[in-house]
Amino acid sequence: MRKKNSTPTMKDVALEAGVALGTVSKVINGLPVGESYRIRVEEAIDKLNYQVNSYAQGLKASKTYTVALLIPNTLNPFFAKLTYQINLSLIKRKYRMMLCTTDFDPGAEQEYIMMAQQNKVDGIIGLTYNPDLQVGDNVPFVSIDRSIGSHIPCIASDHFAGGQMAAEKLADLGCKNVAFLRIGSSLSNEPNKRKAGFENGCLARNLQYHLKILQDGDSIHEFEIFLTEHIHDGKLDFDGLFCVTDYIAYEVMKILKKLNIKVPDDVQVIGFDGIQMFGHSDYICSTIIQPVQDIAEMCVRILLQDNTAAKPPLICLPVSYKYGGTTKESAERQD
Amino acid sequence: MRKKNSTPTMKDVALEAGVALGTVSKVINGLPVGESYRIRVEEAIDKLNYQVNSYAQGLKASKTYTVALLIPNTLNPFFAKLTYQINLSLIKRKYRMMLCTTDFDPGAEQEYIMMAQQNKVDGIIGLTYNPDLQVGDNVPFVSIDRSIGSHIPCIASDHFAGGQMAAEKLADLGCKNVAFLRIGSSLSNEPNKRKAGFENGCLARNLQYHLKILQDGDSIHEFEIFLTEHIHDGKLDFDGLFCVTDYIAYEVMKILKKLNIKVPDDVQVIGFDGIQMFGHSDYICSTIIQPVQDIAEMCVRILLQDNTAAKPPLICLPVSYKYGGTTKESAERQD
DNA sequence: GAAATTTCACGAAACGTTACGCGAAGTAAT
DNA sequence: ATTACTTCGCGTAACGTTTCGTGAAATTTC
Repeated sequence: MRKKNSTPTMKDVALEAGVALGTVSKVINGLPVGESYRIRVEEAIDKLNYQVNSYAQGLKASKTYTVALLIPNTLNPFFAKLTYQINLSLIKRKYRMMLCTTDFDPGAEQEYIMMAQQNKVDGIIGLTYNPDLQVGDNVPFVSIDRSIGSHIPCIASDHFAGGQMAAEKLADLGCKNVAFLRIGSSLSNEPNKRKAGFENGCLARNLQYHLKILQDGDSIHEFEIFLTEHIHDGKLDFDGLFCVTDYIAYEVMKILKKLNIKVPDDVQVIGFDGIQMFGHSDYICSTIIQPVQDIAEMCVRILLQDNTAAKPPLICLPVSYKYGGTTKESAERQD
Repeated sequence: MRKKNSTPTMKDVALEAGVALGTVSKVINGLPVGESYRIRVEEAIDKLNYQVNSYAQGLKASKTYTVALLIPNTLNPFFAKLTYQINLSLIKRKYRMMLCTTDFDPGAEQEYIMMAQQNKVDGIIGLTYNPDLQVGDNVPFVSIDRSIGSHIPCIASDHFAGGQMAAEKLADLGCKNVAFLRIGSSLSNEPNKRKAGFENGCLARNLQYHLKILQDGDSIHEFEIFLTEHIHDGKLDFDGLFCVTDYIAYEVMKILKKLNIKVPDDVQVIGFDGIQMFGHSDYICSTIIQPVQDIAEMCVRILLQDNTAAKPPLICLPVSYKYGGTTKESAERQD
């Protein structure tokens, strides 16, 4: 019989079953215990509808089975997918996720890290943009797409290879004069390597290329100006465009439509990320797909692995190309 | 001087500052304490870089400042936006969010609820589909889009009004013969009221209408068959379509394109939800927008409000219409 | 100036769990 | 039959907080 009408504790269970506290604990944690005791305890648990208090557990074990995810938002489909996959990978390991959306705000990123450390999460996964981010070493941290100090592992797609792959694809598809459209970033991170990869690919394939990189504060409209400047006699100078993200590709294709330039007939377009409509329907454009599921799984694995093991400073995961209607594949190659 | 090299506790701070444990606690919680003590304690906290252990706090207070969100996934843009907004509303109140993606699996939904209750979260917000969901009364619960028992508040858009609004809009836009395209659901929930609202609106405006409702297991392809059956002499019988979601509208428009039927010239299309590309760019179609931010805020407010206050069983929030390129608004009405 | 009153830091108890040393019961060996 | 050994449940201590009763010091009152 319980004294209070609050939630039952192990003590109540022990009383109900007529056993000691420690015995109840053992039953709950699957430790060896006499069969008759086990049954009595299990019956008492059922009867009282007992549930362990994980905060008491956390206090004892200083382990919380919670990981914080720092990410700008969940509105951008790429971030949404990453969030989803990381959550799945954590759940698979019986971990919980604390979602922290930062809206690209460096201050918010720092605050969340402080908060996460304070809340004694077992680890933090962060896709962050704060160049001066201070990360303590009391909580394991894994960074996505950006290296932060030598002791913090960074997981990313092979952005360089992706850029190169885009250039080679455009070359394969018969392009002679291409352009790379990108929004600039003063931050040094892995996705920035797409540019170098693309240039490398263009040089290797003797592909003539232009770069158009928007500066901080420039609007998408700058692309329209750039493209308009490269139209002569109603014809675009370029026969291929590599857009740094599928989002940029989407915006650029709106501009091209306005300028009456046909995709893929007049110009072929390749994006980056592998965004799908509604998360599972069509691709926005032909694109370099990031292995989001692999990235998520790798983040979680590295984060939770035995932390005596050496953690690699940078892990690049292979990207792949996917036809999405904005390139001129011959029918048999559209996989 | 700290004995261990582990994280410092209040005891360490008390020792360092030369005060009692309770005094440190008071300083941390902003309770009145002598000025000289406060300063000594604060200095000690800084020196040791002390951070409170929220699990010990949670154990004492049986309050965790954590809310669990049950939602199918974060890939669907509507769910993604809801997740994002709920997270923001929680953060505003210094609450943390535990994201639980259920993938529409009734079993997973139930498991997460058990887990959430076990983890002693302060509340649960759930967008669920399990008709037999068992929700205990030890943890406050707010349901989105579906009524679950009388003691559980339900927050939803005014789906009925939305359906009606769609019918009226189509009538205003000059439609005479319209159709409602929907994926069926055996579950009784608020979004299902879109149909009744639409029918109501059609009757009120003397609008002839057809219903095409896919059954569980039917593929989207059924819509193609339906639409094809209603084409005579290359012309669609309908001049307006109301699709139950923007996603369906998107799929239907692909079919219409295939069937060489022009939107909005041959047929006007209205969707539901207010999905935007990349979370902030264009709308997919003309649509009835759900007030996601208001829904999120209301969920959090109702969930966390003083639970002695009576909680309303159902709160419907107003929807709005937005032009999205798939209807024939006259220029001055495109707001 | 002594007694009554207020102030406020002190420190122990409690929250619900896990870990560990102890001792009682049962088994095996001589 | 007695001793030695094993087994296993018992119950206490500890995790890091918050709360609250206690008593010493400071202040006020007559």
